[in-house]
Amino acid sequence: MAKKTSTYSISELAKEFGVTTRAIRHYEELQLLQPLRQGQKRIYSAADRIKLKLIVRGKRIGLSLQESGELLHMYEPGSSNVGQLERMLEYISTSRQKLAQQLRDISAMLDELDKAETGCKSELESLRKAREPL
Amino acid sequence: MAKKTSTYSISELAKEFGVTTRAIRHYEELQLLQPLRQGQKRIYSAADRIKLKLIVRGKRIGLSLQESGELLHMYEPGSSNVGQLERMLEYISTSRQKLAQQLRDISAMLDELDKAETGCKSELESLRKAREPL
DNA sequence: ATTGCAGCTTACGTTAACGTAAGTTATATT
DNA sequence: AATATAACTTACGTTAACGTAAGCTGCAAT
Repeated sequence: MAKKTSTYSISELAKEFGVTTRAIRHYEELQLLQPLRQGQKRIYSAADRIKLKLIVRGKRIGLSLQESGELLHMYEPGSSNVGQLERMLEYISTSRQKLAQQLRDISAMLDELDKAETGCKSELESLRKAREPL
Repeated sequence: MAKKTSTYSISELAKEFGVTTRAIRHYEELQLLQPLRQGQKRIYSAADRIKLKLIVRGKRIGLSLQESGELLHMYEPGSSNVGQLERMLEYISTSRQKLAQQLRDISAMLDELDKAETGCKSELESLRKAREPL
């Protein structure tokens, strides 16, 4: 069985990831994507689709398009040059630290949401108890 | 012992949280902070400081100032009105869902960083082995 | 032949989150 | 008294990430 050479149109990807075609073209302007062309039309490969997926995921955790772009470099050829590889390891390490900080931040927020919820609920209880005795 | 009525100047807070005084004033313009005044000078209370802390934490996980502002509302009086309390619980619930999604996203990214690192390291190994035999 | 999409390009507009500059005021120090 | 320092106000500037509008293109169905 031949592997389906899956390609996508811009609007297919737009729909799948909940973004506009304009946004996708914008990512291309910023060099985050380089789809092939069939005449004028953009043809997105499976790899392009993955990249877009990483971009929208990045946005959800607050990455700038720049930062996502840098991360995307890790999905390319691999320069096979020692200096570059070492810089990449550095980059990976600092990325991990940032993500670790985000995990702490999110966990702190979740804690506070818990507290707020508890407070909220007990306030509601009070209000209801004050009304019931009627 | 009397509790030290801890207050802060704008530059103290700026330094502590690594932001500019301009940024802090900007948060005030957007109603995220309402420091007292001593003449012209802004005087920040411990509560104000906490709010600022939440704001910068929010920024780290990609919240807009708007969103942080909404979260800050949960640290205020508490309207003690049933409808409002219920809307707040709703808000808390959806916030939690967003954070949960972020946790998934971050974990996915960490996985990919692991993979990238492994690949990177093995590439480096190859390069070194190819050089050693000299 | 025309109508209707889907996609394309070019280009100006918009919002958020401050940056930056200029000039003013209050307090503390020399 | 003069100067430095920290804070203030007003206001225009800047960057990122698209939105939106206008007009062109190729193909498909009527």
